[in-house]
Amino acid sequence: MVKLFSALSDETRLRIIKLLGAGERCVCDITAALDMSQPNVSFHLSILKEAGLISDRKDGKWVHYSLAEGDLFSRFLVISICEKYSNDDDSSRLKNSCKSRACS
Amino acid sequence: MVKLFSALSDETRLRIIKLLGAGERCVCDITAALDMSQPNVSFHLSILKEAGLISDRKDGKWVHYSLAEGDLFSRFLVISICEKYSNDDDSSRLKNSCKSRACS
DNA sequence: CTCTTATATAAGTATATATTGATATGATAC
DNA sequence: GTATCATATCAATATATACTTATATAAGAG
Repeated sequence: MVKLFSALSDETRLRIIKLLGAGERCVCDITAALDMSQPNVSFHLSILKEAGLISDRKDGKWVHYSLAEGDLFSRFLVISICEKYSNDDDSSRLKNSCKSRACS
Repeated sequence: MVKLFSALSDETRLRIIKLLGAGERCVCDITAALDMSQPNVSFHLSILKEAGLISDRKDGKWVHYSLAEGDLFSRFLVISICEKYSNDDDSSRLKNSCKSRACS
């Protein structure tokens, strides 16, 4: 339970959950949307994955992350975050990234 | 939202919420139940209070803390914690403390 | 095979957080 | 008044966390 709340107690990770709420994304798109260094994004993704909140799928060079099917409580938290949290800058950066890449 | 999850991402603070789930408690009883230093307990109480999860009431020498009336989301979290989390050692220490004091 | 792209990991650093011990405040008892 | 008890705050320290730079791995493209 501490691990779950710890995973959610960081703005970057809430932004990632919000992004994934709109559907599966590869690391490069998440990195572009967050406008952060790739190792840092990988670091936050690993924490969310470790907490059981997201899952990954390998596809060639790319790794696609999406919201995980967790227990009722975790899913309620994720849904609440997607509903309450918003970051327009992230989504506009994401759109530009998706247009210029082959990963999706 | 980050502040809320941060407040919940610590075992000591989950223990405090669980204790307060059974009713209002003064700092000395919480300190006894947690078996921790009093300044440390005050520190954690201040974080929970700042996050809007608990509220306090002065009564002479004593300060009594209890779960706050928050928004729906906060209350859901607190209820879930009280339901999922348990620490038998805390409650037995609490009982002994309450027997030997005048604060409640 | 070499080059590039996507991602993860490791080492180092900076900042944040938890904890303790000492002290201050404020209320009650004597 | 002084002494005592309950709580909060401060200073110092230890540990955890976020972030960066550099590097490793692994998959395609040429």
